[in-house]
Amino acid sequence: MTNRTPNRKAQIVRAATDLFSRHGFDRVTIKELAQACDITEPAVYRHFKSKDDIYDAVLDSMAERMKSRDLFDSLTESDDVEVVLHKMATHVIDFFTRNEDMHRLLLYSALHKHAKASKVYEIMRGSFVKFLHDQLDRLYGQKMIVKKNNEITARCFVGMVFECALGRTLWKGMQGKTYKPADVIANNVPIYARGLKR
Amino acid sequence: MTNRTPNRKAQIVRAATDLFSRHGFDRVTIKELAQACDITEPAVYRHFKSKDDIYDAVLDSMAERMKSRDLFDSLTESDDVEVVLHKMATHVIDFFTRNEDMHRLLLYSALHKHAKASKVYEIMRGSFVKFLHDQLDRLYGQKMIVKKNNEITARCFVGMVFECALGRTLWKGMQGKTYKPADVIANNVPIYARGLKR
DNA sequence: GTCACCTTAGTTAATGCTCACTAACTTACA
DNA sequence: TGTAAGTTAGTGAGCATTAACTAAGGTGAC
Repeated sequence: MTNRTPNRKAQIVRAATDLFSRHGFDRVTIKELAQACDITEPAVYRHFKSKDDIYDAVLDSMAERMKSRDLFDSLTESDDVEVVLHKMATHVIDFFTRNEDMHRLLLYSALHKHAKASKVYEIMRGSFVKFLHDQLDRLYGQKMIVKKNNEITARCFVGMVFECALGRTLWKGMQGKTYKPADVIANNVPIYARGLKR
Repeated sequence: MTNRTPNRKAQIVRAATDLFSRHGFDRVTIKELAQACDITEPAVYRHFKSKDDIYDAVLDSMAERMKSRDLFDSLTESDDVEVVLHKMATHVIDFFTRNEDMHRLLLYSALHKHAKASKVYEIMRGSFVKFLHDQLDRLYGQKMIVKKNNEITARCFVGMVFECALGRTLWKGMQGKTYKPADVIANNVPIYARGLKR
């Protein structure tokens, strides 16, 4: 027997996350996954009863990864909508730059209508939308922004930021010139903020 | 032999487009595809030399579908940026509501880094971005909008609209309340337009 | 301490299914 | 009568999963 690794199960989930996000569930074989962990195929089945089971574990682990980075620490409650939008956009893009795989897994799971896709969506986007929605409600209460449907506004803004993050991963190299995220934010957040300010 | 259909090749491409967009290339078998066309598997190979070949043809056919609907007929050149944005958003969402499959195929092809993904991206998004970019340049020339990087602005706005369209297909049922596209547009376009107007 | 024994995590080898693709044959029609 | 477009019946590769076996290490009796 080769070396017995302390947390093999977690190692498999990490390797599967990487492989599934890069090639998609269907194009990753148990053999590849096992090799990435320096074990043989059947050893994988000591820890998971099926390939689908591994997918489940991968999607579950995303919840942990989101939770552990206490999301909204950096998102201070400012009275300036531009500051709120700017912090949120920076935070989201920064997060996805360092966790490209999560965005891809979200798309894969949604396209395949995986049973956990809704949960993943909720974890990854719902929390941002809810946060911004609350902030907009607060700012409206303080008469800082105009009257709008704040849920729609929040969804659209978060959608735009997610799209922008995708530009750096999924659409990379397809869009002609590549702009720095900071420049994109500096260009667009003021437009949106100006449109919202009272 | 069963009935000899006049344009079997086109029929296969249509059926493949439908199946690939709904389940993804890897989860569609030639058998399913053949059945959808009321023929047997080997008959498919009279028209295409491989499954990959069919994928190629599907992606190529998207270009045709975009071209044939002369994209920008409805997009009149207004002097009001709000009108321009409104028409574009309506047009895009309307288009994807009726051609959900194309949006899914774009995502699949990009995720799988298909050789034709860039082309598909260019056809589907690039043309919108370019149009809006030109319009923004024109409006800036007419001193109707403030100074911005119009390419970034165009990309972001199109991204937001595409995201919104995805909400009605990919994220359907994951977002809690479902809003009518018209309501989303009515809420958001004025924000963006107000932020841009001089 | 050490020895029997159980559990856990690994191995090699095989199994059986699915699926893309092919061979060989057939028929409609220009 | 040749060709294009079908058919039925394979074939072989790939892949998830299992069978059978093995070794490492912890535990409790002595």
